[in-house]
Amino acid sequence: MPITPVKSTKLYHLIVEQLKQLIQSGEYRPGDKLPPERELAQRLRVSRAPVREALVALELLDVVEGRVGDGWFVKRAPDSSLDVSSVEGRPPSDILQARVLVECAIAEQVAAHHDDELVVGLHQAVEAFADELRRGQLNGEADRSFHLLLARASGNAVFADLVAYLWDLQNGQFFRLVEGMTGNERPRLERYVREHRAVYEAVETGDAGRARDAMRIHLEGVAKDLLDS
Amino acid sequence: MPITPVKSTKLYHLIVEQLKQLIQSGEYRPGDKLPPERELAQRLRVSRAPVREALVALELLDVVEGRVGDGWFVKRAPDSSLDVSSVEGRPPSDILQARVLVECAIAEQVAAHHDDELVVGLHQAVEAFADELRRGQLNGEADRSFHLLLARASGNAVFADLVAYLWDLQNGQFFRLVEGMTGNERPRLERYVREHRAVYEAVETGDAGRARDAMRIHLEGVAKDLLDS
DNA sequence: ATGACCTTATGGCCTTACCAATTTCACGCC
DNA sequence: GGCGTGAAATTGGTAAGGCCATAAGGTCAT
Repeated sequence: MPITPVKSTKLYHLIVEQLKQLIQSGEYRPGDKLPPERELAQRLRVSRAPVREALVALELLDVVEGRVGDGWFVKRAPDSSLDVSSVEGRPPSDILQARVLVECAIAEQVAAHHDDELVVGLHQAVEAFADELRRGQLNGEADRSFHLLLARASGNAVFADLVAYLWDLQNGQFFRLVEGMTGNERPRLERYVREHRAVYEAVETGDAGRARDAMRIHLEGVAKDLLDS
Repeated sequence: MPITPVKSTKLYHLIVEQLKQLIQSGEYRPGDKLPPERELAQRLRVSRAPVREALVALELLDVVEGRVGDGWFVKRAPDSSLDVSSVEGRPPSDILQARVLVECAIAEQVAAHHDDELVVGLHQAVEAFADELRRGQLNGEADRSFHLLLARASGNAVFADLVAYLWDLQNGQFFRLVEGMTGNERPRLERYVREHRAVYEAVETGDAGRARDAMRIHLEGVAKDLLDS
């Protein structure tokens, strides 16, 4: 089991949590005005800077809204948006099953539509992955790019959202595991490149069924890798 | 068309834009260390506070990562889809397509497994919906419960996450539309109850194919309702 | 040579204090 | 009663400084 720091060194994280809870508990409802920054700081026994950082973070999450010279207002309750940090600990098999469902459908759809421009971009993504591997970069950024680009090529923005979410969910969770297998991960990544290429080729020829199957094989391989370790 | 202010009153927005561009242009690549906060502030001709707010925002967007006592590091190129605010406004057809994909698979899986306890809960959810409708409650809470419960019954926690996310995405977006059709929404909701019941009955008898088809019919009906209005 | 330990420089994190810009609202004037 | 006006409230931004975590490099004993 990985050892996690007992205490977040960043104050604004704790403040975000408190404010989130304050809103979720119904203490402040959408439309309500929050106490002034200075009062919040005083009550939380911190200075204004981290309070403002927390409010900026919540503004980005669409939970609050700051009006100059007026105050901070609750916009909506911080509910079940796709916040990776709030759903840590999903079983890996569940994540992979979802990826198979979503990404196979995407591969099928992209192959069926067959847009030349997107095919070129996809080819570049596959080769960028191979390049990174040759140069010894093993951070998985190119791997992510391929899956994300394919999702965007589907033309469905929500599909792209889901793929990004599932990717982060999987890799956030297995970060340490992936780090731990630095010894023998090279052949695994080389296989991934081949499997990506297989998906690409099926998409390029417009063979929807083969694209779907290639993606399924790829993801089931990934599942096996993760579940074995 | 709403008229937007020509000038953001918030400095940290402008700083986020500049830093984003700096990273997108390749000036700083993933893994690189950014200049110290103090130097950034000096070069941008602002004080450190808004710089830190911008960095906090970028950290939330997963673009940079701050390491205490070390520095700020680029994590990955700012990806337009990672912008939380841009997640708003997904095309309704995209949302519905994703729901069809995910929820049909769920219905199929639940029917195939056929857990008695879950079937009972599902039956209660369907009837709770019918009850609410009879009593004139039209907030759609019971509707949501049915879909969410079915997702949980699949045994896959990630499926439940996805259904909750897609539901909120759809209903956040069409809040006003749904509110606007208070006049003739009753027959529509009564149809939903019948369709939910159809899904339930297929699940109860363990007929996976019919469960999937019933769910597909239901969601395609929902899609039609939303897209027509 | 190697590994544990200390020192120092760097840089993020937080506080305090202060000033400027904006919005709201009540008050007084016409 | 309507309408400027100015005070109060509140956010936005600046400046300076102390504290503490981290990294790098040197020292020393093993």
